[in-house]
Amino acid sequence: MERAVSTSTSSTGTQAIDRAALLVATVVRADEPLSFLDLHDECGLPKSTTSRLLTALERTELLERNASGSYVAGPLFWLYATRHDQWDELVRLARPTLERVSKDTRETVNLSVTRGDRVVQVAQVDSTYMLGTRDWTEVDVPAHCSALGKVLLAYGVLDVQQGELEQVTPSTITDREVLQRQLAQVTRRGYASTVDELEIGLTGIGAPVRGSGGEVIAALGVSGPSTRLENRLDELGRLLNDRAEQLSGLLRRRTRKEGVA
Amino acid sequence: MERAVSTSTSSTGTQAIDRAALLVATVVRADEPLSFLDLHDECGLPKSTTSRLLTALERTELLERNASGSYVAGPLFWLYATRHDQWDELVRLARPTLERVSKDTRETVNLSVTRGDRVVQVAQVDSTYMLGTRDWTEVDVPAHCSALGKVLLAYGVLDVQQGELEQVTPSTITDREVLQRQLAQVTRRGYASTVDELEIGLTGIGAPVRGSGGEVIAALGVSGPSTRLENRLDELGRLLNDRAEQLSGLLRRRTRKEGVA
DNA sequence: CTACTAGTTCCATTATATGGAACTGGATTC
DNA sequence: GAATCCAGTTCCATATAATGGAACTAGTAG
Repeated sequence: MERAVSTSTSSTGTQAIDRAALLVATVVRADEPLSFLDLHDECGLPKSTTSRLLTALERTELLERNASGSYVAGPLFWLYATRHDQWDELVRLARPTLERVSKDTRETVNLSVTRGDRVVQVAQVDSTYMLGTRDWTEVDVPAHCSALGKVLLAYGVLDVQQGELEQVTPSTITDREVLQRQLAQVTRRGYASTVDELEIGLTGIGAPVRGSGGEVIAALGVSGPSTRLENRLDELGRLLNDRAEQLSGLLRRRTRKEGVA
Repeated sequence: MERAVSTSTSSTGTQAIDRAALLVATVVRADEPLSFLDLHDECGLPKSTTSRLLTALERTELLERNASGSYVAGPLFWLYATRHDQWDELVRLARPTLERVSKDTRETVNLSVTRGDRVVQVAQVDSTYMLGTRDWTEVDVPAHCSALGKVLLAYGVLDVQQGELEQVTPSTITDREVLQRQLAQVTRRGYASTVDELEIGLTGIGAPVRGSGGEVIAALGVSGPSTRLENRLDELGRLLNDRAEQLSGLLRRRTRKEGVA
């Protein structure tokens, strides 16, 4: 009986596992409870097989059924999640994106999040190299004059600090009014920039990365000499926004089923 | 050919999946890279089978190999982790423990963590009922007079607040010196208590819960009328420490292999 | 060069997964 | 309260797909 084709780069002796893994991946990626039928449709396996596999996956704690009988990721996934810092995982998932941006722009790329009321860089591609361990470079750069900081401020992940805004260079914005107007613009355009505001000759551009619920959780950006970047702000801003959007898509719970609109 | 016995409550038509799941579970639970041979030994499957299954699991993103070729949890696990809040997962994993303590003691049981410099309750079993959603009861109780707060202070998860220590009841400790000595005792005994310090007639007892690296991440405790609890402090302290220890074990990366000491 | 150790590939064998069809059990309708 | 439908499970004959011993390969040490 000639089956359509083997799925992907066919392998031998693992049909059952490939199918089971397909079910697990579907559930995890969907990130919303999927009913038996959802899975049956989505994965295109015969009912009996689907049933058998799901039962086995539930027994082995890879999947679990919620109160209404739909399937969700099982205890093994929880266990993993509690043991691993979610920023760590963000970094792992973001890595390809960072490298892509690095390749696109040839500039220093980084990803920042807030920790308390500080902006910390959690990953960086610098020519080639990437900060790895938990001991992150806690760059203590004032948020109001860095591009990534502005992104986080603009989307309300961080609040503008109390008191005086430090005048780091002659270009630094110290007027709260002006800053607020600029932040509003950031949300409109979808990217932030700083030219010479943090350091003379240094330009940075950043865009927001959104998490599961659509809330901004991080900022993706590039920085480099103003000479190379200052007249490409918009181009790079769009690029970053694009890439950040893609990354967000990866993090976002797939809102509905993918089949029908 | 009579095989020893079927594993567990044998099921039909899923040998391959059961075995594959066993491999995945072993890797995830170990939470340290396991080599091919580790898995071969640990799971007791023939080499060829192990190899075949591992290859399939890697292909399907359930597992992944690190630089040195050892197996670790794959992209699907990362994805799950970034999408889910680790406190959420802590609550899920802790639920059975909480319920057990509830059954043991018949008192209100809760689990607290720090968020910023506040102590927040993330789960509670109260007679029967459990807070579920993300909108946690942010009990804003001063740390220095609650048992869970003391645990978090004692283990340095939280710092004793600046300024005056509020005198909530006549029994509240307001002398930093005295508090420090008591906190030292907490780490020695493995549990903390407050009798009438937060509210007259209210006693609480708490013990530390440790995370992946062995660091304290939460506190597990019970509270109830002093009349019922004040002369069982040590007994309950031990009980809680015990249960908290068990929960910690669940969260802790299994430090070495389990086989040989 | 020889002897290991770690892991992959082969391939004959058959145990094992498969899937169509029959079945169950709970809603929903008439 | 029977009849109908839908979601999901169980059955079972079939042959496909997983199995595992042994041969093989690659890398390392002695």
